[in-house]
Amino acid sequence: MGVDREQLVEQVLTLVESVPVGRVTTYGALAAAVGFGGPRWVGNVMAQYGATVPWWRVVRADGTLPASHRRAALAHYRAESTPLRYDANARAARVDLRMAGWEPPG
DNA sequence: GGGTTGACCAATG
DNA sequence: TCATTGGCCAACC
Repeated sequence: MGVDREQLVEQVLTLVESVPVGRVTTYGALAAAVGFGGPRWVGNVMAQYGATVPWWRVVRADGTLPASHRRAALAHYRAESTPLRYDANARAARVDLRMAGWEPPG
Protein backbone atom coordinates (compact mmCIF):
# COMPACT_ATOMS: atom_id res chain seq x y z
CA MET A 1 0.00 0.00 0.00
CA GLY A 2 1.18 3.49 -0.73
CA VAL A 3 2.02 5.27 2.44
CA ASP A 4 2.04 9.03 2.45
CA ARG A 5 5.40 10.63 2.96
CA GLU A 6 3.73 12.96 5.44
CA GLN A 7 2.58 10.01 7.50
CA LEU A 8 6.06 8.53 7.51
CA VAL A 9 7.40 11.84 8.76
CA GLU A 10 4.86 11.83 11.58
CA GLN A 11 5.86 8.29 12.46
CA VAL A 12 9.49 9.32 12.78
CA LEU A 13 8.58 12.31 14.93
CA THR A 14 6.38 10.15 17.15
CA LEU A 15 9.21 7.69 17.70
CA VAL A 16 11.58 10.52 18.61
CA GLU A 17 9.06 11.79 21.14
CA SER A 18 8.91 8.34 22.67
CA VAL A 19 12.62 8.19 23.43
CA PRO A 20 12.94 8.11 27.24
CA VAL A 21 14.59 10.99 29.04
CA GLY A 22 18.32 10.44 29.39
CA ARG A 23 18.36 7.97 26.50
CA VAL A 24 19.08 8.35 22.79
CA THR A 25 18.48 6.54 19.52
CA THR A 26 20.15 6.75 16.14
CA TYR A 27 19.13 7.87 12.68
CA GLY A 28 19.65 4.39 11.33
CA ALA A 29 17.51 2.80 14.03
CA LEU A 30 14.66 5.16 13.25
CA ALA A 31 14.94 4.39 9.54
CA ALA A 32 14.81 0.68 10.29
CA ALA A 33 11.81 1.14 12.59
CA VAL A 34 9.70 2.95 10.02
CA GLY A 35 10.94 0.61 7.31
CA PHE A 36 11.29 3.40 4.82
CA GLY A 37 14.03 5.59 3.44
CA GLY A 38 17.36 5.37 5.17
CA PRO A 39 19.49 7.10 7.76
CA ARG A 40 20.06 10.03 5.46
CA TRP A 41 16.38 10.48 4.87
CA VAL A 42 15.76 10.51 8.62
CA GLY A 43 18.48 13.11 8.95
CA ASN A 44 16.68 15.19 6.38
CA VAL A 45 13.39 14.82 8.24
CA MET A 46 15.04 15.96 11.47
CA ALA A 47 16.62 18.92 9.73
CA GLN A 48 13.20 20.06 8.63
CA TYR A 49 10.84 19.08 11.43
CA GLY A 50 13.21 18.26 14.28
CA ALA A 51 12.57 21.57 16.00
CA THR A 52 9.16 20.32 17.16
CA VAL A 53 10.51 17.24 18.96
CA PRO A 54 13.38 16.38 21.39
CA TRP A 55 15.87 16.28 18.50
CA TRP A 56 18.87 15.99 20.83
CA ARG A 57 17.82 12.40 21.63
CA VAL A 58 18.74 11.40 18.08
CA VAL A 59 22.45 10.93 17.44
CA ARG A 60 24.72 9.28 14.91
CA ALA A 61 25.55 5.58 15.03
CA ASP A 62 28.82 6.21 16.89
CA GLY A 63 27.23 8.53 19.44
CA THR A 64 28.47 11.79 17.99
CA LEU A 65 26.10 14.69 18.30
CA PRO A 66 24.01 16.06 15.44
CA ALA A 67 26.00 18.54 13.40
CA SER A 68 25.49 22.23 14.02
CA HIS A 69 23.67 21.59 17.26
CA ARG A 70 26.18 19.87 19.48
CA ARG A 71 26.49 22.77 21.89
CA ALA A 72 22.75 22.99 22.48
CA ALA A 73 22.54 19.21 22.70
CA LEU A 74 25.22 19.10 25.39
CA ALA A 75 23.18 21.42 27.58
CA HIS A 76 20.22 19.06 27.29
CA TYR A 77 22.35 16.00 28.08
CA ARG A 78 23.70 17.66 31.17
CA ALA A 79 20.16 18.49 32.25
CA GLU A 80 18.95 14.93 31.60
CA SER A 81 22.01 13.18 33.03
CA THR A 82 22.59 11.40 29.74
CA PRO A 83 25.75 9.24 29.95
CA LEU A 84 28.51 10.93 27.98
CA ARG A 85 31.94 9.84 26.81
CA TYR A 86 34.80 12.20 26.18
CA ASP A 87 37.66 11.61 23.77
CA ALA A 88 41.16 11.35 25.11
CA ASN A 89 41.79 14.84 23.84
CA ALA A 90 38.40 16.05 25.02
CA ARG A 91 37.92 17.43 21.54
CA ALA A 92 34.35 16.32 21.26
CA ALA A 93 31.77 14.78 23.56
CA ARG A 94 29.71 11.80 22.51
CA VAL A 95 26.82 9.91 24.01
CA ASP A 96 27.72 6.57 25.56
CA LEU A 97 25.54 4.32 23.44
CA ARG A 98 26.34 1.30 25.60
CA MET A 99 24.52 3.01 28.43
CA ALA A 100 22.05 5.33 26.76
CA GLY A 101 21.28 3.54 23.51
CA TRP A 102 17.55 2.98 23.00
CA GLU A 103 15.97 0.89 20.27
CA PRO A 104 12.71 2.26 18.85
CA PRO A 105 9.81 -0.20 18.53
CA GLY A 106 9.04 -1.21 15.03
C1' DG B 1 17.06 11.92 -16.35
C1' DG B 2 21.55 13.13 -14.25
C1' DG B 3 24.32 15.63 -10.76
C1' DT B 4 24.46 17.41 -6.14
C1' DT B 5 23.44 17.60 -1.43
C1' DG B 6 22.29 16.04 3.39
C1' DA B 7 21.53 16.60 11.43
C1' DC B 8 24.01 8.91 7.63
C1' DC B 9 26.27 3.86 8.13
C1' DA B 10 29.59 -0.06 8.09
C1' DA B 11 33.90 -1.98 6.84
C1' DT B 12 38.74 -1.37 6.50
C1' DG B 13 43.58 -0.03 7.74
C1' DT C 1 40.42 6.73 17.64
C1' DC C 2 40.73 8.75 13.08
C1' DA C 3 40.48 8.89 7.93
C1' DT C 4 39.12 6.74 3.77
C1' DT C 5 35.94 4.23 0.77
C1' DG C 6 31.68 2.72 -1.02
C1' DG C 7 26.85 2.43 -0.30
C1' DC C 8 22.59 4.22 1.02
C1' DC C 9 17.75 7.12 0.06
C1' DA C 10 14.91 11.02 -1.10
C1' DA C 11 14.61 15.97 -2.46
C1' DC C 12 15.94 19.54 -5.47
C1' DC C 13 17.65 21.92 -9.73
